[in-house]
Amino acid sequence: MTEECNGSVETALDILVGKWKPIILFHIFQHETLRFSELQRLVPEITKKMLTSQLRELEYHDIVHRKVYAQIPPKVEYSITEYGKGITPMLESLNSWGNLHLAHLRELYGEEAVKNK
Amino acid sequence: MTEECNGSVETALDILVGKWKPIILFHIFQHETLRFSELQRLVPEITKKMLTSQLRELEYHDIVHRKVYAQIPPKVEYSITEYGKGITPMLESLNSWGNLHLAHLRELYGEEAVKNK
DNA sequence: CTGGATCCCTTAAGATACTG
DNA sequence: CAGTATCTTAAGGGATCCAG
Repeated sequence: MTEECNGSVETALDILVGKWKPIILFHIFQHETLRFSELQRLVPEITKKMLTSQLRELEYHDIVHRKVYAQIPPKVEYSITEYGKGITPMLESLNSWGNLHLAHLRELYGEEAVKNK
Repeated sequence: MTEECNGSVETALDILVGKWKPIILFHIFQHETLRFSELQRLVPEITKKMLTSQLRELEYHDIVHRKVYAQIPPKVEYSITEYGKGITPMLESLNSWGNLHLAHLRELYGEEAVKNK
């Protein structure tokens, strides 16, 4: 049971780790569909390389759909798959606990300590 | 809102990343309280260094309590704090989605591809 | 027994330049 | 426009030895 339980938790974590995945998902969720360049504008600090690799991983996991328009100049749109929409409860769960925890950390260590962690 | 939402998701991820945290938490949850050496036995592949550092992070986040017995030889027990017990719903959420996702991956790529991922 | 300190290696991530 | 390819840097993690 140890294995099963942790395997699955780690599977879930897998699609969320990678420094940029949460924020990428957030934007795609919010806009329904986004082009590569639009994502770049929304997350300016990310490099093309990272953006590409993170999107590819999300695509592999069937969370994100990649639609390529065969045209010049190229156009590629990313969207959340039907299956991918199923992660919402998990994200909500992480989000709400995260908020609680930020408050808790502030209580424990003060405003400053939390900011520059 | 982008910032708030992702900040909190990443805060939540923070306490779970680190290759060993989920499995460590799992064991402590299961046993209520565990000594350092017991954890080592339960997770044989982990080094002392990693076990120590992961436990310290969990302690910092007030998820795990560290109780030191002032005696020779030393004895230290780790347990989940009251506050720490509040992560259960989040872990459940990750766990159940993780299980779903493992099944989904098997559907997409077959048994083998999933095993040695 | 429960760690700390050190060294080393591997992997994740950033910078930059180039291409169909 | 949407990427690849290559190189460099930073961080995570492992091995080993030492200590109260």
